[in-house]
Amino acid sequence: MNYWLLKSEPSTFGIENLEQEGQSLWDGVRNYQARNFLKQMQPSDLAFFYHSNIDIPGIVGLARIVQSNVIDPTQFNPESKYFDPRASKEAPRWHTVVVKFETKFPQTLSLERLKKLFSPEELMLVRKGNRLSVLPLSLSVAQRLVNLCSNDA
DNA sequence: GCCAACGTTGGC
DNA sequence: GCCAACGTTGGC
Repeated sequence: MNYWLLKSEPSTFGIENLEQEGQSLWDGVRNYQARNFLKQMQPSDLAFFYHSNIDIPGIVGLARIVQSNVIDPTQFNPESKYFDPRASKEAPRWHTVVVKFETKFPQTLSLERLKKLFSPEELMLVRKGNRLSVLPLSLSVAQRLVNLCSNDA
């Protein structure tokens, strides 16, 4: 099993949305590095859900990958803001995953704390200038995160 | 709202 | 293949 971190702006799609919907297609990723990580995901992988562009950015919950290598349909939809005119059904450019709600933590594990607890080497998220919305976590980092989040309860 | 950091585009 | 211009991300 592998561990990941998925960023989302709660004004667009937050952990509450995932909780309500139960599961969701993780659509709209339009960055090749992020897409390549999405492609590596396997069902049963665990993803930490991160809220960005909010008062207190940080990890707010957990999601489970339930389906991987799913073609992102928004690339074909001219009405979508994720429309990609260079994509075709024969040659799709964007693949993603379906995730299901797992847990919402009682409080946010803030970016501020994450910066104190993890080095930039072990956690890409706290690297300066990091903008990647999908990133891998090592087993040891994932375990420490799980402990931190449950101790916070 | 600002702006640093980064990614993408496209002319050459 | 280079790189300037532009667009986007996301913390602050």
